[in-house]
Amino acid sequence: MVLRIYNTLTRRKEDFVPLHGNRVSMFVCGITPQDSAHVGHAKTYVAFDVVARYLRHKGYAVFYLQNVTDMEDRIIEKMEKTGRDWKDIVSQYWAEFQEGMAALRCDSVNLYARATDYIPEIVAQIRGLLAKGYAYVAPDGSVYYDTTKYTDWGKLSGQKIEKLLPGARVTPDPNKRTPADFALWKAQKPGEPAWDSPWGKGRPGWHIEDTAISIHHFGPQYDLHGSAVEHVFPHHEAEIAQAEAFTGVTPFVKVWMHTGMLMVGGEEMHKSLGNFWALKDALKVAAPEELRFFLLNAHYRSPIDYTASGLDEARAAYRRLRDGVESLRAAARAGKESGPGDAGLRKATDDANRDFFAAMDDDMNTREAIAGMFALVAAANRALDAGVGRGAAEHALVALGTFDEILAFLPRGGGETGRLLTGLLDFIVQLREDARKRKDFAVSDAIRTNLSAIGVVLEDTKDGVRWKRR
RNA sequence: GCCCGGGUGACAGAGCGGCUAAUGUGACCGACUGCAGAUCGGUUUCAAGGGGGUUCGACUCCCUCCCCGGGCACCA
Repeated sequence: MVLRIYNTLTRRKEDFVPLHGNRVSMFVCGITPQDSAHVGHAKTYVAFDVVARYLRHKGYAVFYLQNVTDMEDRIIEKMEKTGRDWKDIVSQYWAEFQEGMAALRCDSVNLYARATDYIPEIVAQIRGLLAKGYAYVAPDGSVYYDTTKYTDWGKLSGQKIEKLLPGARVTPDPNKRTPADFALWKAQKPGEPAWDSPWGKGRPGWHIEDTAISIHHFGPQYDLHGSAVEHVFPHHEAEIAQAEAFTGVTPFVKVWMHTGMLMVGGEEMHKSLGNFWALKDALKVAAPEELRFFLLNAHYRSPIDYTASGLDEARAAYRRLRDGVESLRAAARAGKESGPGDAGLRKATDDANRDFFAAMDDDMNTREAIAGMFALVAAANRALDAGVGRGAAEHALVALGTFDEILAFLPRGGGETGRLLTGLLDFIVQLREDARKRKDFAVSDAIRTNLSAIGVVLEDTKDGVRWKRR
């Protein structure tokens, strides 16, 4: 099956063909560690974690590169506000971000590249742009990109320079020749961290680090660039302008992927609106797997509204999947040779294998892929009611395990609860069963109530008792 | 004003030029059950923003209007 991906550059779904054999170079805009990571970051990075995982599943050798903007205006603002050193600020919020990513099982990035580790590359790129006449040095020692020299400006976003002016909400910087020009190098102001350059002390502009880092690692052209849709203009236009002017190679990036925004209660999440959700706080409300499921239960290009009721609904849906998997695991452990439900379960497993991957091949449609998982779980529940053998149960579990290598939100078997715990619970459950047989419901209900209090739920089924974590 | 997205059941949210328009949640009824939960079966009446057009046939393609979200030369 051919993977098709929606390319912002062409506004179409296209067959995905890497530039070099089966190697895929993938770059995603990273964070500026100047404040707590939020749920919007989580949405973007979960989406691209799945993209990387799926490309690897398809057999591609993916190098996933993400930048870290560790020097930028807001970090300086934070310094001035708190009196802390910028490196302190960065290391605090970077650690917090890493914690959140680990909780969400976003572990597919090969290299996190920090802007300040690439000052020589950045300077070299600016020199190149100056030499080719695409940039100019302003009186204060800043360097600006000259957008009037670059004829393809606007090809990603469809913007026309002339039409942007009426809506501009910022007063253009007087150092610029044209309002559309953007800073490649910002001259140092008193008290600001700075690096040496041929134009005096200063620091990189926001857009240049991405192209310096990606060209350094990937060369003048690479396969995939991902980010949230808010960055299409001007950030990605600026990247294209810098890279294509600097290298002369077009297109800089073959496929541009953009994720939809995370909304809160129907509006943009913003500190000033009082609806800001830090990732660490969201993870207190929802389990990481539930949040990951919630974020993947919509197409990556669609916006998602983050609300309490939406999260509750996702939690209920997620538990249906999770419980289905646990039921299959129990059936596989029980070890019956075969059962009347086997044929139905095997058929459903094959269907799910087909549907899941067809959905993923269609522009990474995780929502549709998850629908395939639900279909399998529903069939598994029916089959389990009829009785299922170990082989058919394991067949289904292998499929679900493969799906989860990509989506990564199901509980992992074995290790998580541990064999000791499983044995202990099986033993307690047996004690309760003995009490129930004696019709000693006081004891059996007490066991169930007490287990429930520590987060273990017992369910009596036709084939015996099942326990699961709440 | 300009550039992108989008408008589908009670709610969330997919696909598709023709099939009963997925899937999940919620609600209700039933089965199972010592009780509870989970699960299964059923129900939730004509679910496509308005208007044109193309077509044998449009939710799907085109135009237009309305509404919502994002971006528009700092920054997320």
